[in-house]
Amino acid sequence: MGENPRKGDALEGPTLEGSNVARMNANVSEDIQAEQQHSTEQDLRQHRLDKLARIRARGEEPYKYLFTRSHTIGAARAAFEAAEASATAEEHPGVAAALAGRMTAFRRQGKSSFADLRDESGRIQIFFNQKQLGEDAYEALKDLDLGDFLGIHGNVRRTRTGEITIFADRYEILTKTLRALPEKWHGLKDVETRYRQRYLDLAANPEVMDVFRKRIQVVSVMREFLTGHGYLEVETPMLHPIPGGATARPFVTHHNTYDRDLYLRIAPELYLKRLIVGGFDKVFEINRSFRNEGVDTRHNPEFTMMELYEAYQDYLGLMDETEEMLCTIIERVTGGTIFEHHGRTIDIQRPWRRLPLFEAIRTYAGIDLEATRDREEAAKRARDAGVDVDATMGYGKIVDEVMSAKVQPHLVQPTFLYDYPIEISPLAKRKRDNPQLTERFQPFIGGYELGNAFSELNDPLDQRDRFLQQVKLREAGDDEAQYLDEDYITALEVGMPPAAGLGIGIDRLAMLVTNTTSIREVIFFPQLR
RNA sequence: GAACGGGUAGCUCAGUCGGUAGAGCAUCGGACUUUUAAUCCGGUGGUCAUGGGUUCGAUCCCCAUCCCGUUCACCA
Repeated sequence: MGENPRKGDALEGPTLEGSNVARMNANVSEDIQAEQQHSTEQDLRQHRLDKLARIRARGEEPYKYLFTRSHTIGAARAAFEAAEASATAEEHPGVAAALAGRMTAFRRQGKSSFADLRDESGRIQIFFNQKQLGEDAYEALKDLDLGDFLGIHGNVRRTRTGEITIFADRYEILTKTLRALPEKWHGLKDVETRYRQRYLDLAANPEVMDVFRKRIQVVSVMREFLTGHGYLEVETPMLHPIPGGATARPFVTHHNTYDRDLYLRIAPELYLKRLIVGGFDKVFEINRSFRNEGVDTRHNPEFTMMELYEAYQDYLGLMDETEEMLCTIIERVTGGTIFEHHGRTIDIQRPWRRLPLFEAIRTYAGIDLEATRDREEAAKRARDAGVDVDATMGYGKIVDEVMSAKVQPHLVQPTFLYDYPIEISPLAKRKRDNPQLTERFQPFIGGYELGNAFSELNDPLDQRDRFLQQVKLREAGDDEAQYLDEDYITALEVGMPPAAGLGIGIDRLAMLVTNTTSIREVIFFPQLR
């Protein structure tokens, strides 16, 4: 943790104020009067501890075990509106309700008070009145603090100003809170606190909750889509003896009993294809992969990927399915076929543009990398196009680099690039009429690379050659090159039917539909230092 | 890993051309029986990220460190 005490650490000291000793102290309210009026963070907390003790001193449990709600807040509002709609002008309908939530505002008005109550479904105003509650209960409102969880029994009606409000007959404290929520008007802005203490972010910033709801919906619509199309959801290992399925550096961990190193998976690909070998026709998995690489607005060390494999399918058929699936998800989550991202309007109307990779490079980079397979010539052309090329890059890497730098930023409207060079696609099948290319595509939206797909290489001999190519790269110092996985080749020798596979980056898709530009905004607890 | 920007009250932010800091909200006390960023009156609250240095004096200048952000590198 280093020398720097993080925000919030200041209050970690031992506190016995909540102990039985303090609970028994019935004179705490006098102590409060006598106490100096401070408001450091410690003192703010002490005030709440004193209130807690007072609540206990009068025999009330400040951490209740159960509260039976009649409605969520949203449901109570809906129920009231329904009653109102069917009532005549003279009637003043009310809906009896028991609601629970966090108190997020309190406006004392002498012998009446207003508060705001929030639960997951929304916000409602509470009206407290001395006459209705009785003097003692009304007085005890002083022991409430912003952030406390309350249960309210009362009637939902409109106030004179027209606001739907629960008129409290009685209330109970469900959870006494010891720390304040961030400020009500500006919310919590400090990004470090927002990410490290996401609970504060969620509690203080309703729009953050909306972002995560959309992310959750992306996953559930995707799951629904795939299940509805006959895919079976499976789970394969996250601890891999040999990292495989992607070009990336893995995290290493260690198993004690076996006394061997294992790797957190960089992709589920090779295991999922083993299932196709075993006889499953359509499988998918939605889960985390881990890559031990840089962190930026598009990369978190652990990220969520969906991978699917379909037997007897090729990449062109899968391109159609991908388009359909992504349209379904985006339309359901954003509510239409047109949405905004990063100040740009994106239209997902089908059919999407489909562009061979090399044609895209000719169009956007103004160079032809297809006509030459020569590494030096390709490097020269890339430099002519203004792309940095270093000595370690092979031909495939140069193509990839030019694509990322010159093509990808233009792919704002949904686009499939397809037919990638064989050098950077060691698990993809060769294009049927051009052995230098593979049957591979990637969907791009909003300039984001959303996924990767191909006709799966199922020729075990070719696969071994491709792995050996990777091993050569590894021996030459490329620590992202793939490992040779003997068992995987054995599986292919047992025989994998023709198949196509797809991987989709869930986090990036979530960024798109939530109009956010940092991956950390769509991951509850992003990795920080 | 590099460059640039940032770290001031519980939260959101001002500010100090070097003389140990302010506001709003929150909080505490008071007034108020229909408010909703309630209002009004009166208070409390700060190792100005951390450690050194320069200086009569540092929150401010210098150096180092930590953390965050952006861009780049690497990658999905």
